[in-house]
Amino acid sequence: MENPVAALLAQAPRDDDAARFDVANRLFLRLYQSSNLLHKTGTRAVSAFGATTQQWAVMGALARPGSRDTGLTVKELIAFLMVSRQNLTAVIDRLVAAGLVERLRAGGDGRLRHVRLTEEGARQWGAMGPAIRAYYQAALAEFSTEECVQLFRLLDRLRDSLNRIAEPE
Amino acid sequence: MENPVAALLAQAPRDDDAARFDVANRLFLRLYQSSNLLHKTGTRAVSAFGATTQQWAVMGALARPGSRDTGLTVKELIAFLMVSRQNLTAVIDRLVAAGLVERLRAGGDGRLRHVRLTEEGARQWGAMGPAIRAYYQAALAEFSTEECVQLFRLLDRLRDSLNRIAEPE
DNA sequence: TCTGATATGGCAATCTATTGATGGAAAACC
DNA sequence: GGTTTTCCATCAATAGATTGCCATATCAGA
Repeated sequence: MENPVAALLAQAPRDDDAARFDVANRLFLRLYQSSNLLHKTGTRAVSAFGATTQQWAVMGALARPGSRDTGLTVKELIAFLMVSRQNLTAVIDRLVAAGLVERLRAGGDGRLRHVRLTEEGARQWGAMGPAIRAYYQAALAEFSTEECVQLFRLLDRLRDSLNRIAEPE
Repeated sequence: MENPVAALLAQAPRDDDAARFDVANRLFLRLYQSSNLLHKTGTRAVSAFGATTQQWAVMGALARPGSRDTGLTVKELIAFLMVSRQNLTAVIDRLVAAGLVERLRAGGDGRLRHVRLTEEGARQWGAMGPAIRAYYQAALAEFSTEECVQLFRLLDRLRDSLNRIAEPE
């Protein structure tokens, strides 16, 4: 290295790469840890209802105003939750077995199956509300609303980015 | 409601609660989606080595300068990855079966088992490096280094918060 | 009508993750 | 020495998640 200026110019991007790698490493470890803790603590929060975080997610999707009456197709649920069909089928099976959800072959396209909350499912979803609210409050107690929005936006972009990588199927 | 000012004062915090609940809902859904996509795309990225994201995480922990020689105890690995002992045991078993990791009962406290990379494990970890770098680069291509740090810090706090909820064991 | 694409279900294999219970070995404490 | 605690392993059960493959019903277009 005879030219110190050239060395600096060459080193600057390398340092940035090293820094980015280090940050990425930590970032994905935190994502891994947070996700595991989410399932652990979240499932505990609704364990009194015999539910899990995944079932909670499915029921939450089906309970939304636009989905309450007609339900959602399996394909729509897959797009919403971003899980595999085989996985979702098993979750739905358990919810059906518990009487919280029903499969309907409604109208138009005969290939589609609509998944909808049952009466019992809607009742239980309502009963789970306070537990879910309390969980959110405890989990985000140290975050301002603005910070929550910030984290949401960053995770939203990360999800899109990862989804783009996954897309080829 | 006879006093419009009182109505406003009463409504403001309720609106904030509703907003926070909505943001929390979206936030945790993104966390759930991102985590699933992380495992899906990450495992694909190192599938040529027959590895998974979890095995990658364990090997990464063991490959760090401070751990390379003496390894880490199971307890230390549990604290680092924040998973259950029973789960970690199974992951380590698979790594041992693949010859990438070894269990040692070294020195001092006879109860402790040190988990360490084997020669083959260190070799493979080195070989996985470029694939991991490429994965990080693709996953975070649209994030500035500053944004990566921001996301890391928020996830770090979220992890701590969730861990505090989980702590009672 | 034939053909292909789509939506779902079923089955199998593998891995991850939790909880719960049991047990052994070693350390620490009284 | 005896009791308690800690660290680790193991077995079992349940749930979540992926991949891959096959089957069926339906739709859409040539």
